[in-house]
Amino acid sequence: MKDARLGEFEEIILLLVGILEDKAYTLRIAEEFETQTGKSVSIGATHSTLDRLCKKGLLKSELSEPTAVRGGRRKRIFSISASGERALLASRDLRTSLWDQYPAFSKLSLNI
Amino acid sequence: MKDARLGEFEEIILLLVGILEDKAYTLRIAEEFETQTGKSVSIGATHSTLDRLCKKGLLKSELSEPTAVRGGRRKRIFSISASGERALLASRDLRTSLWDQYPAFSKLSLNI
DNA sequence: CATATTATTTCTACATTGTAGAACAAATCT
DNA sequence: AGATTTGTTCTACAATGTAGAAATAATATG
Repeated sequence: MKDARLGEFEEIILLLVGILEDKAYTLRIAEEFETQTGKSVSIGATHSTLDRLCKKGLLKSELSEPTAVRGGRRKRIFSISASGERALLASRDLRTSLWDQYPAFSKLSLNI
Repeated sequence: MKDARLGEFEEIILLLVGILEDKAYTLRIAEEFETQTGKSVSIGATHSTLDRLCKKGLLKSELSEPTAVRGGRRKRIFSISASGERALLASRDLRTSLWDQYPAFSKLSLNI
């Protein structure tokens, strides 16, 4: 499997899935995106990204059992696959490495 | 000026410019990208991204004086603008915040 | 000083990601 | 059964990511 690129929005969505755990379904993820970033996003944008992430093998999904809440279709719950976690780690490593080398940032990072 | 989105590749290129300082010109940036990420990239890809970053106002550029080296056209040296630095900081803040909330990562981050 | 050579930029074109909204489906309540 | 609610999936288009060739400008050397 080739090392597919991981876009900016894709990465954030991936992280959001990891954070939401068993609550990670499309609608909730879109909501969480808005609260965490302060920017709005459509369901469609969220869905197609989630979908691509699955096709790349970075995410897996399964349908949940119906809940006790009023109505509603069954949720599709997403979770991070092993290779998704690897991609996230690789991205973090690259970024922290670059930040450390950027003078304007490395100064601020000395507060340990 | 609207808050233009900052793609993944764009962000890395921006950081590379900050790291290379007065050596930040297209060819050198492309080289540095390869050594830092281990992935190859074309000049064209690097150039058009640099160009977009300028148009978004995140980067500025100026032609350098000719050097004492054999031949070659004058270099266009890039540098990060104030709003570029702000964009980078905002991106870093969002990421570190999300990483801290992602259980698989926050465990690993306790080694202070 | 004309020309070969080299370093670097710029142009053109296409693939992949980012983005939105409407249509559709399946639960539960009355 | 029909209305209502929660959620998913489809279709289409804009922005970002990517490559390679062509153009340009500087120096060295015969």
